[in-house]
Amino acid sequence: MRDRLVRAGVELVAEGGTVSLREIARRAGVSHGAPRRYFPTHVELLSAIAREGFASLGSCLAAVPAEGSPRARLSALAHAYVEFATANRGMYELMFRHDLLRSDRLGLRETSLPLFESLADLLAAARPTAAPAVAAGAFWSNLHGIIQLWWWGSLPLATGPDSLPALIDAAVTAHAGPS
Amino acid sequence: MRDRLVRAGVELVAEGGTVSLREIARRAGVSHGAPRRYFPTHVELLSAIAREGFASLGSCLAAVPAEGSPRARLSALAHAYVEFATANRGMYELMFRHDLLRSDRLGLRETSLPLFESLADLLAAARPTAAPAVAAGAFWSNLHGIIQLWWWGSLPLATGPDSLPALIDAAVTAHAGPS
DNA sequence: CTTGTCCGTAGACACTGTCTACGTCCCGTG
DNA sequence: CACGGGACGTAGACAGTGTCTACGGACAAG
Repeated sequence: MRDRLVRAGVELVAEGGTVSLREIARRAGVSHGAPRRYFPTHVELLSAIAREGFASLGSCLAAVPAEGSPRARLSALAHAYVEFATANRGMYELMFRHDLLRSDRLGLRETSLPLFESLADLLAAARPTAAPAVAAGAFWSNLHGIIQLWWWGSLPLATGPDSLPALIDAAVTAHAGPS
Repeated sequence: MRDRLVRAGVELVAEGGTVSLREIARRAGVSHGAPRRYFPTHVELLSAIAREGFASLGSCLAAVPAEGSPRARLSALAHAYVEFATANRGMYELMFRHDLLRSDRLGLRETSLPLFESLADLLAAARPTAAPAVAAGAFWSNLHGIIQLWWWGSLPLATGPDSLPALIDAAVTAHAGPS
């Protein structure tokens, strides 16, 4: 039943529909009060849905081949990250809506933090720095910001409608050095 | 009356309260149907409120002294930008909630795009590049992403609770070169 | 004085998340 | 086998939301 609700939610998110508690319940074919038995609040159900998203993102990034120079691997990771976001827009937007989620129900320690550390290692290998964690945070933030502002609409307006890859490359070059 | 509603909304946003249509109307001391006469929908009222935020951000950035090297000016701008965001968190969050706003009612052409172009000029002066607009977009995205992920909570967890200035400096160094 | 237009009020509607009372089924115990 | 109890899903209520519509009252023009 938990799974049924989460799956219905993931479907709704993927379709871009409303992810209200009642809509999820309808999709799952149960009454509007049923989810409460398993998720005491809407936030907890949404968090469980977003958790699927983080797991999915993690496997997407894990599927990137670990070949080539650190710089090349960083570039491939960055493009894979943005590709996941654009291919799963609703889910990505949900995943970072901290006002709708409980961060302690997302399982970040299991999925995100390991990725973050490998990112820091890769960055340190590409361009030695005093604080690899800070460098990794800044790099990740750059990708995240590009995605958000791109969707927001002002970035394509200012840099051209087809400049998303160029923006990613600019971020990679800025943080990992020229190719 | 328009102004009264917008001011009430700005107050509510600043206080972190709910910015529902009816709450704004209550704050303004009118009935819940009154705003409809001036803002046909909730989105339009929120857009007018966010417009104030963009104007405020614009004057904050315009107040940054135009002295020193391009690199130094970029750093000062970046810190001022993040300072505005942290000092006006509710407003900043609203300003980039594209699902709650109508971007054509925000007056971006008057406030943001000029700033964006001066950013591009500064960046081109600090570090020659083939596409200044792309570089400016990537840099702005970096600041935006740092703010969002910082608030989201995983960034301070990964890089330390006091590393916000270090993250900004890392972004500036990445995009504008070492000092 | 009458007419008409603006403007704010107030109620309705559908929807939301949360809470609670109520059946219904199933499983372990006497 | 009968029975009590707990787990589970339903259904209704409540306060809140955004939107829509009918209404009343002020105020200026003819």
